[in-house]
Amino acid sequence: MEYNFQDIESKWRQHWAENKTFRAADSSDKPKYYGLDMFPYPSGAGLHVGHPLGYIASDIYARFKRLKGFNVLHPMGYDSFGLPAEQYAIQTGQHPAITTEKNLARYREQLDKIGFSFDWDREVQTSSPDYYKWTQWIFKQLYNSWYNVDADKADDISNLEVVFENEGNATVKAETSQIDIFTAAEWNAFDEATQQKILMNYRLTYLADSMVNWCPALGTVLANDEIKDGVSERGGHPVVQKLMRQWSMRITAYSERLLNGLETIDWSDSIKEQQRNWIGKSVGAAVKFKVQSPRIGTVQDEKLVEQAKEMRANPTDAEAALWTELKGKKLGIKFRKQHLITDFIVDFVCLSKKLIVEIEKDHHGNEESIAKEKIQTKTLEDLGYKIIRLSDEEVVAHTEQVLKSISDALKSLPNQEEESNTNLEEIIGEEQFIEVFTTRPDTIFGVNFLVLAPEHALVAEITTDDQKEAVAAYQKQASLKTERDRQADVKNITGQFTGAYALHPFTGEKVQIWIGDYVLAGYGTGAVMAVPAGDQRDWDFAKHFDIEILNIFEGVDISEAAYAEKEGKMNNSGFLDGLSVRKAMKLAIYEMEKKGIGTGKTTYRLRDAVFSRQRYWGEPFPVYYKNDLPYLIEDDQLPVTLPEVDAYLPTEDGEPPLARAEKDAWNVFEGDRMEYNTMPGWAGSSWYFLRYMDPHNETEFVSKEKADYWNQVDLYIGGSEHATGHLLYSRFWTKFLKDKGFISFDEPFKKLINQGMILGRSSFVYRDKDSGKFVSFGKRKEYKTARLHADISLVDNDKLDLEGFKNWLPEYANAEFILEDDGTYICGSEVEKMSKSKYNVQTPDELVEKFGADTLRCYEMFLGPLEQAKPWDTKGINGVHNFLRKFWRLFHDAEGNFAIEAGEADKKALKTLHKTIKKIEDDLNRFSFNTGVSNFMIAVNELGEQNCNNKAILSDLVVLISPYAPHICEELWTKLGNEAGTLSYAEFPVFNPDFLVEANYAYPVSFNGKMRFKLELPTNMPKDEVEKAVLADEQSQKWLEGKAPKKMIVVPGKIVNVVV
RNA sequence: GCUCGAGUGGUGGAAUUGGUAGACACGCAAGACUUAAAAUCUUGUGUCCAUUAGGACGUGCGGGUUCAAGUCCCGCCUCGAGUACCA
Repeated sequence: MEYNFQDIESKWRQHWAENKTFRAADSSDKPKYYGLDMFPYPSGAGLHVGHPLGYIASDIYARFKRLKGFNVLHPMGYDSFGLPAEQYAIQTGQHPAITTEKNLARYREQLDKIGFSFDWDREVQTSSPDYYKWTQWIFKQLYNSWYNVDADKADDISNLEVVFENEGNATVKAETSQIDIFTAAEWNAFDEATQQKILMNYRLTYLADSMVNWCPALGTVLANDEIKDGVSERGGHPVVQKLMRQWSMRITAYSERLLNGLETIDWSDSIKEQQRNWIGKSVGAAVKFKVQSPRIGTVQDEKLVEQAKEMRANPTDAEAALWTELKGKKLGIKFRKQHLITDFIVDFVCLSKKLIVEIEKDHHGNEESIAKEKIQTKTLEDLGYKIIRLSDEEVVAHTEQVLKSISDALKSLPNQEEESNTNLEEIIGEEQFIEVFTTRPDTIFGVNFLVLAPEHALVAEITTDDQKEAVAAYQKQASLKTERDRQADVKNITGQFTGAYALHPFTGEKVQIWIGDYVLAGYGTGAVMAVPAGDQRDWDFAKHFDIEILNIFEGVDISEAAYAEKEGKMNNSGFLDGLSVRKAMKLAIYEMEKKGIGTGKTTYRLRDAVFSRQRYWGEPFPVYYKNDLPYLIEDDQLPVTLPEVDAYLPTEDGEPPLARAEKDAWNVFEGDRMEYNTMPGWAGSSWYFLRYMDPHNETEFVSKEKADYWNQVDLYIGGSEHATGHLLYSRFWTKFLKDKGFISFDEPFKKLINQGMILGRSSFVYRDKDSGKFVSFGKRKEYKTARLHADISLVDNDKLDLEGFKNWLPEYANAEFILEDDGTYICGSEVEKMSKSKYNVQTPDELVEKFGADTLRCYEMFLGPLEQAKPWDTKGINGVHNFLRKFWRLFHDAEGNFAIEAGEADKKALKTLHKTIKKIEDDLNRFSFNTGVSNFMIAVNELGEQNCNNKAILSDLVVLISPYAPHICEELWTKLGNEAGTLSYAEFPVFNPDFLVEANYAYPVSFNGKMRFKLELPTNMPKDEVEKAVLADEQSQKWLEGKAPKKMIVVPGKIVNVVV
């Protein structure tokens, strides 16, 4: 009987499905093993040969683990919400649920053909309400939690409310965007809206304004991906940066834990490194630069202004106490502090009543001060001001009385017109600071300018009149670029001076304030301090705009480039002079903290993740709004299902598609309206690995018991494109669910392997531009040709099927060809991404049909290392198919009859078998699937040469090969007399090293590192005797050329090297 | 730009800890079988020199460490992936 793979494969697929061979038990005496593939998104194009690559590898490993006696959980399901189905819906009007269902069916059909050992009873789909009910539930958990920094974990928001009621927020250490401090009394007095607004700043998922790429013409937000050259990829409409109120996830609260957790998991260094960089921890300092108003020049005496600001910044206790009572019109009228009137700074003044309140300084009998005070009093009274003088003690001890006397004085005074020219408030404005973060606080003295993001809130306020136009123009230009373009473009240095200056916190020198689009509003504080001496980008910027560059490094030349090394000594740096970088950093931070202008700080590049999408085909939020405040839907009402809409497009006023839903279309409707946004693609995929453990649980997302049993995913296989998205978000959710006590582990995936992409091999034909004839590859240079893709199904070994080509597309029906001399048409080829438009998509179906699933499985593995990207080419598939046929023939005689012999196996066969057992097991343990196939080939070739048909040997070989080629092995297994279906749980053969022992070893003998000849010597010969034997051999004489060897290296059992 | 990864025959790749470079397979060539073709089997196949024997060179490029480098170090080049709303 010939190897009839079609019959064999369909028979065993049916057997496995009917007997639920791969059902995982939720409890077992065996050790557990959880092997998972990354969630596929079922696109309309179906599977191409790249998709199953990882699934085959994980399936081989899962089957191997079953043979090794593990209880294996190996599930599959679909990440079935997503943009492509929605795009398709927009184009065709068909409901995305329908296309998704179709795509799922096609995926399943394709997957079924490849013989995976999935437990299909556990299938999950993110777009199924049974599933997203729990995605919504987890969202609610996040909403009802805050990050307690003291406990270093998430905690119930209700606990936080208790603290607020009793202590206010001053003592709370939390990951929060709340800045203002309030007391318990204040909290309790706030109305609900205010309280909710404050709580929002603590919640782990919260509403906030985030910058998005807004396309007004499409009425939608676009991914950076969807924007090409500043316009939308679809339609070419302009795109602008816009703030939008959206849900965010406070993933930043977990920055440090996400970073540290990497140490505990077995992932590739590259992917860990990518996550580390994504989280981007940097240690440095936050520094505040005071902004000098551009209008400051209008005041005669700059010193006075500075003095006023200084006094304002460092008030005495009495001043502070009194200001608390006067500010914000508490007496019903506006007071100003540290105000300049003519040449005098007064402590407090009410301009509309011309009342001045001065707090007496202790003169200690200083004559000059007393004289000054007298002049001041007289001058001010001449201008029509009334002055109240108070002592420190009076203000502190008898605040009430003081206030009463001020209040009385106010009542007695008439209203006056304010004299604007004396208004210091207007001149210096509110105290403005620009906060920057720097990893190099040691270079603080080298700050020659500051650069703000064009969107920075302060830009509008500080820009001088004569720069307004230029700044606005620059802002407009910047708003048209995507973040990525802004970061990527380093060749074009752009920026715009605002006309404003900041004051250097140590030297007081004026520092120009620029805006530049390489500074991003969303990163850090949206402002950087530029140190051209120490940073190349700043250096380039300074050179380009001709800004001064101060060299702050001792003995370093910075005329040609910045000096970014962290070595050397500081110079021109005040108190840092002569210090090393390390010491200067410490001292700089110390001095900043002492002066109150900065603090040592650790920041993370990681940003909170935007969790809203203005799309239809995603999870609805369990949220409604009442008076514009968000509220959660009760658990017993979940899930909030997707309502029907009349179109999958935004509304005319730019609201998301869900805004189209009628009230009745919602299964749950509360408040004024439901949330219109939906959740992003990563919502459902962040926790799905937990649902597989307990997929039909209706009361919990997963039972604690089952989560404890199955625990972490032991092996997770998928593409590296998920490095910083899915893999980071699911780590975040896992840590959160652990914090809340729902699961007992805080890393989801113990071991991760990234499969490389399978690239397509495109075929090309060459059309002569003059005649329109198609020129064969070898002759294309003789003509002026255009290269066109040809469908790879029409090409075999680069030879084009001419008739097929003519029938392929109507425009080629009358194609004429210029052939090679041998009469064939040869196509050109190139390796590219597999895509429909390149006509290079290879589906697994046709290969399964032609060669069988076992061949496909082995061939995909045989292509090369799992992790590496590789081009797809079916050239070698014949060889792999041949191997399976040879394997089959080992069990059959020349007439095709099943013919094996029981009895003792001979030594050679045992050696082949055990060599193979060892290699296969070693290979599987290091996930080297490709070398596994090679080793099977070697084994089958050797046994074939030996004419081995020994039952014991072949039985072990069947078990060995079965993870790779399960169908053929099941067939042979039953032919060997075993019960059908028992192969999957058979015992993996045990390696016995005794069969590999050899008496002799052929030593490669090298002279000066070059291998010259081999010499067979006993394996157990001692080193010195090997030396003698080598030197005594006549072949050595030629290479020694009569000289004595300088040195000899003998590695027993490996190599001999003679140094001449 | 930044971050990460990869470059080995005509092709996919092997070489696991620094120890025989090119296993295994494809392709190609020659031969056997055949009227012929296909299929199958046998042999050869890194490049260059040489009739042979044999020799020189050889793992993207340039240096280095070592008895010994595809493997380690330094500096480049090329290609691929990610870069926060594709999943």
